[in-house]
Amino acid sequence: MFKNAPTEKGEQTRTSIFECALQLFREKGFDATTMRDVAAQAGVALGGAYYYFPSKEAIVQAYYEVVQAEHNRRVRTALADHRLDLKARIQFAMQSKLDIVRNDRKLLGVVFRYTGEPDHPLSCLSTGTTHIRRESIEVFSRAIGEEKLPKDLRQLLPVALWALQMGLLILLIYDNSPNQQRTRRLMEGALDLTVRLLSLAKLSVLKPIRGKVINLLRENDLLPDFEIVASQTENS
Amino acid sequence: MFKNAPTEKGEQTRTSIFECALQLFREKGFDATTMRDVAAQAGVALGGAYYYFPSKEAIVQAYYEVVQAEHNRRVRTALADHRLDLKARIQFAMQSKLDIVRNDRKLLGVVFRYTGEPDHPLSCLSTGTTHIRRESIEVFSRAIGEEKLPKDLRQLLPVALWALQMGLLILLIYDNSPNQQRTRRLMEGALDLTVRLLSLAKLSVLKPIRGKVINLLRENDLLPDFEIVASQTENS
DNA sequence: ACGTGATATTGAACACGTTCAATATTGTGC
DNA sequence: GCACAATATTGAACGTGTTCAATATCACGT
Repeated sequence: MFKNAPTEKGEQTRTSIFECALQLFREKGFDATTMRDVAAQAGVALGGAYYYFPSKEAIVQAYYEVVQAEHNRRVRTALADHRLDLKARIQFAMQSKLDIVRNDRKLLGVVFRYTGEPDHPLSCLSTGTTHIRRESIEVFSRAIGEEKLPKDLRQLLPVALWALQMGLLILLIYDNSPNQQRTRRLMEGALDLTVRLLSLAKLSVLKPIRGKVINLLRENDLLPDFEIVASQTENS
Repeated sequence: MFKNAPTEKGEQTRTSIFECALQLFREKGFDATTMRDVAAQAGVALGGAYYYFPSKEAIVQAYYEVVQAEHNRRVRTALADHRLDLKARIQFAMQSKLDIVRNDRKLLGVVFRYTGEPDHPLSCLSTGTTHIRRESIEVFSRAIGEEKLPKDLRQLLPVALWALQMGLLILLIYDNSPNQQRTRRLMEGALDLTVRLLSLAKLSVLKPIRGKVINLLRENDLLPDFEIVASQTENS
């Protein structure tokens, strides 16, 4: 992300630009905030912002990476408690993500802006963002953990939960209910359904259908090709 | 869409701008095409384009409305054949949509650009595009037609198919396989699964789960509040 | 044919994201 | 302390989407 060897002062400037930008994005919205605003607020010249961030959207991308790192951290911490059952673990994973971004609905939408443009480096589905996507899916893999599941479901479930999460994020952006309760309730209901359907899907009668789903997704690169390892919680 | 009383010559200008824009978008992509390019190609001054289209993206919106109208037309025509079974009808509805937009992947992505921004008039989920969304869902309602289904499923299925269609459109944009076979195959597989799961879902054991799904969606305005009427095929 | 209001068209001007050559500041080996 | 490269910062300039006041053209009643 950085150039070769960033100076400490450089880091400070970068941080200042980053935080001023986020503050303005949250206050006025992404489009209503100009790069000149950001630079002025951070006390640098216009060009200075572009020394640290290749584009205005790149600031949002950096924001989302911070979010993802925080999400990892919270879920790892929570999973240290080994008494939680599957539903509780998944629910914590989903809930904590929503908590983290709750006050950033004004800028979160930008994350989805280039979804339909494969060549754009910031498309949330393109190769330019694979590392974030992998991290994001791995969080759910860890939440599932050692839960006893057929192999195909073990592969399917994290991606399904990631997709559900993306949907919930969009819903959250549209949700004007106080404290975004609506999205939270939908999440709880959706997860409740998920675990119910999971019990159903585990039945061996449905194995061929599961196989069909997996094949279909794999043929279309909709299953991640990177290793999914439910790595142990690391020491902090 | 138009002002008060458009002249015939005005209509011609509008059409010229529209078609030149689409041609350029298809050739060079949406972002690489400037409004000056479009105006020049259409033989009008820069401001002229803005007399007919409020923004660059509005041209894509107009394009999508044309697509939707053509989709309506094709499905209505096909449904005149009353020998098709449910799967064939749904498959035609889905397939024809993909056919229509097949060569427009370079500009289709713009339709999704403001998905995460509720206040943007062109967000494909906002109130500014409700009329297109309704038309789009109604196509599937018509395809389902008089098929014997529990009431809740009858309400659910068109929206689910609409959502599937949106997903397939995104996949299509990313699909570089010759003739976009990959997306077509995924569509066939997905619809095959859909009708299988539909048979499952019809079982009365699952009625409470269906109820939960409906409630969840309705509480979140994820079911259309407009009337869904599987209107008869009109005479042409 | 003429006048008048509606429709259509123009192109200069503006604000914005982005680029880049020029300059300043800092770190490092001596 | 000094030279010199690496890092940091500046601000003017460019291309772009969009706006708007000015002007041209058209439709139509009289």
